[in-house]
Amino acid sequence: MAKKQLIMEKALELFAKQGFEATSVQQITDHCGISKGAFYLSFKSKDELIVALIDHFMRQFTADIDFVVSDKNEEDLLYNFYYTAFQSFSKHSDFAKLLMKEPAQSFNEELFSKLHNYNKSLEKVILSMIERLYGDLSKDLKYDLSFCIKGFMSTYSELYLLYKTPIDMDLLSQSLVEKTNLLAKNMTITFIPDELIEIIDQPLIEDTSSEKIVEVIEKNIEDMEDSIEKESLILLKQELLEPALHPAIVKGLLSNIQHHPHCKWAAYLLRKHFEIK
Amino acid sequence: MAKKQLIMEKALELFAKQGFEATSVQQITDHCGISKGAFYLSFKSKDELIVALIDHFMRQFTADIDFVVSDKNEEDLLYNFYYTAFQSFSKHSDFAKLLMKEPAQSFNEELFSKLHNYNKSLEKVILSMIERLYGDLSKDLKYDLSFCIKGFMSTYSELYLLYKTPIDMDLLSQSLVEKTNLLAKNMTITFIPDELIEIIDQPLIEDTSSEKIVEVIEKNIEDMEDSIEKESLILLKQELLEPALHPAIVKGLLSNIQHHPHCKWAAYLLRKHFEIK
DNA sequence: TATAGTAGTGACTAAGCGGTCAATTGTCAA
DNA sequence: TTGACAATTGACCGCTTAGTCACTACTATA
Repeated sequence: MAKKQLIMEKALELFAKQGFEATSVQQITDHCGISKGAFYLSFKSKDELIVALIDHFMRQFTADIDFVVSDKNEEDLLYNFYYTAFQSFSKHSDFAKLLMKEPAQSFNEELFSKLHNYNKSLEKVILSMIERLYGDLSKDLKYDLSFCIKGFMSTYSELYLLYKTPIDMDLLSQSLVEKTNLLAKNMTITFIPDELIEIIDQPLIEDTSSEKIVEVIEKNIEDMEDSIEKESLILLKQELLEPALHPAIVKGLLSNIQHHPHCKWAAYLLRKHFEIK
Repeated sequence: MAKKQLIMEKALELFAKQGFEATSVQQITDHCGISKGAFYLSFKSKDELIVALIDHFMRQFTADIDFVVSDKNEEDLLYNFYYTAFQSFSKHSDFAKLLMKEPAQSFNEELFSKLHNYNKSLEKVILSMIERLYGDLSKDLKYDLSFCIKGFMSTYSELYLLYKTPIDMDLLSQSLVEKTNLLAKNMTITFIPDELIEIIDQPLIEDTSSEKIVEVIEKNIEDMEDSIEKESLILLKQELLEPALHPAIVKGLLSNIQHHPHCKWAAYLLRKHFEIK
C-alpha cells in the first residue's frame, strides 16, 4: 500500500527533527499533502504509526546484523559487524535519530517491551559473535564485552548523528575492532555475572512460535508483488506448517528472500526456526 | 524557600517515572498536595522548573567530578573518577533517569545549549584527567579515549538505572579502570582527530550565519500551516536577506513566533542575529 | 452516460494542556 | 475582635491535540 509508505517516510522525517510527541498528526498529513482523515485510513492511531516504523526498521537492522554474523568466515567478522551496523545507521539516519531522541522509556508499555526485545535479539547476536571469535577466552567476560561493544556503538553513532560530519566508516570500524580485541584478549575483571543477566532477561518475551512466524510471513506476502521472493515465502510458510522439504531446499529458499527489503525479518525468524547457520 | 524545594523533589520523582512532557503541572501539584496556583508562585513556568532541576544537579555533579580529578594524588585518580561518577548517579538516580529519558535534543534551545555546555565541561575534565594519566601516550588518542570513557559510563549506568539491581560499585569502578588502561596503553588507531573536535565544538553558539538561519527558517515554513506565525517567519526571513524594517517591528515579529513550539530554535537564532534581548 | 462503490476531506468534538486571577483563607498586630 | 495584608486556591481561559464522521470527488464498470 503506497499511502502507508508515504506516511511512514514523511512522518519519520518529522519525528527525526522534532521527536514523536512534538509532531502532530496534522503536521504529518500536511507534510504528505493529504488530509487528516486519509491518515486514519492507513493507521488506526498515531501509536500504530510509531509501532509500524519501529518494527519496519528494527527488523531490517536486526536481520542485517544477524546475516553478517552468520557468515562462515571469521576473518573479518567483527569488522563486518561494526561496518554493517554503522552503514545501517547511516542509511536510515532519520530512524536512528528518532531512536536517539526517544529512549525506550518514553514510550508506552507495548513499545517499551518491543524495543527491549529487539535489544535482546541484538544482544544475542553479539554474544554468539563473541563466543565464535574468542571462545573460552570470553567465558566469564562475554557480557561485559557485549556491553562495551554496545557502548562503543552508541557513543560513536551519537557523534555523527548529532553533528553531521562525514564519517570514514572503514576507519571507524577498524578502530572499534582494535578496541574490542584489546578488551577481549586482556580484560580480567568480570563485572556482569550470569546471575545479573538472568535478572535482566526476565521481562523478555520469547515469541518465535511457528504461529507468530506464519503471521509475519502472511503480512509480508500481502504486501509483495508476484516474484521469486514471494513464491519462496509461500513455500517456506507451507514448510513451517508441514515440514516436507529437504534442508538444502529450505536453505535455498531462504537465500532467495534474504536480500528482499521486506523479508529480512521473516528470513531472520525462519533461519532461527530451521536452525540454519 | 521550602516550597520550591518540595516542588523540585516531587516533580523530579514524576519526571523520572514519566518524563518531562508527559508530566502535567496538575500532577505535580497534586503530588505535592498544593494547588496549581501555588506552583506558579514558586516558578514562572514549567520550563523554569526543569531548568532549575538541571542546573541544581548538573552543577553538583560537575563540581563533584572536578573535585576528584583535581586531587593531587594520581594513584587512584581513574578509580576515584568512576567511583564518584557512579556514586553520584546512584545518589541522584531520579535525576539520572530523567536525563536518560530526555535526551538534550528533546528540550528547547536554551536547555539544549545548557546541557551541551555541561557536557563540554565534563569532557574537559575527562580530557585533563587523560592527559595527566597518560601524557604524550594519549596525544592523538585522547578524544577517542574520552569517548570510550563516556560510552562505558553511559552503558553501565543504563544497566543499573533500568534494572534496579544492587551494584558493587567498587568492582564496577575497578573493571572500568582496567578497560580504560588497556585501551589507553594499547590503542593505535585514531578515529577522532583534532579537526573533528573543532567541528563539534563549533556549531552551537557560533552558528549564526544568515544563510544557516534562512535554511532553518525555510524548513520551518514548509512544515507550518498558514498562520500569523508563518507570516511572521516569512517576513523575518525577508528581513534577514534585505534589512528594511524598524527594529520594533522585528521585535514584534519575533515575539509572534516566540512561543510556537516549532519555531523556538529559529527564534533563538534570530534573536542572536538581531541582537534583541 | 449513469451508477455504485471506494478514496479522500476537513470541520468538528472532547479532552487535556500551561497559565491566570478574582475570590477565599490564614495570620497577626492593634 | 477587628481589619489589613499576604498566602493560597481552583474555576476558568485560550489553545492544541488525537481522533471522528457526514460529506464530496473520483474511478471503473455496465
